[in-house]
Amino acid sequence: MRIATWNVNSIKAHLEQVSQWVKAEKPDVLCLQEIKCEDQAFPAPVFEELGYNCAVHGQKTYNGVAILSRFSIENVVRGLDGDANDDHARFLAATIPDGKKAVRVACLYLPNGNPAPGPKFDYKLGWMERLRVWALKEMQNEEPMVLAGDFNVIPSAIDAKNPKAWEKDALFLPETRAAFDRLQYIGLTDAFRSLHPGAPGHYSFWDYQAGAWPKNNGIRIDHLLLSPQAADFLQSARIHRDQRGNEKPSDHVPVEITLA
DNA sequence: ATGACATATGAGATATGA
Repeated sequence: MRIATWNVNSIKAHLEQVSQWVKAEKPDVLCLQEIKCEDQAFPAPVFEELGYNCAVHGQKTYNGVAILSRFSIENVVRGLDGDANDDHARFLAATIPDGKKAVRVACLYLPNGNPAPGPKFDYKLGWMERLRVWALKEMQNEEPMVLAGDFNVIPSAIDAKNPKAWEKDALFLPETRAAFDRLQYIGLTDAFRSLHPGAPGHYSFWDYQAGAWPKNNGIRIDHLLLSPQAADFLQSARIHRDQRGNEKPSDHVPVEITLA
């Protein structure tokens, strides 16, 4: 099963690029973040035409996540438990059976958290702990599980071209990285990093500003974290950096893994 | 230092992003 994640920075604004990529790459599952539209405005027919089922947890203007799948989408969960006041559409989970195995897939758009310190940073850290609690509970099933999405976390210095520039940023602060570590300590594996240990220069986001892309001034913040049962199937991980060079691109590119 | 750039809303300027 090939599973990809992509923060598309508005599905309406980048529908042509996303649909072209799906047509070319044909992932089995694609997790989308920042669709920035409500459920009924999601262009599901475009993807259904390409052979996909769609589950959408949308929101007007901000956030919004969706899962596309060539297989059926079952046991859908919309939103993350643990905070009744949280009305951001940032979390969507579903079980995807491919005929041989079933993979629990969580599509997530973790809060940015800037400026830090402040209420937005507190929200980010709280959200990360809620995600840890959710994932820990799911781990008890001892089944393949993938947490895929825009984590808004730079795990280590090698995941940024200029780590110094991010030292006071919510994406790279010690508290953020510690929360990401705690999430991994329940037994999750960073798919890309596990296959490319110590390799610098692999990024999934480049800012639109200040010529970040031509300077390759990027960061790796889009991740797929695997339960042990999913990690056992891990064959490859790939960042589709070429997508950032398209005309009018998203500022993120797809990250894809193969489980076989 | 602030803004640079991009998107949505809504029709100008502001909020958000990372």
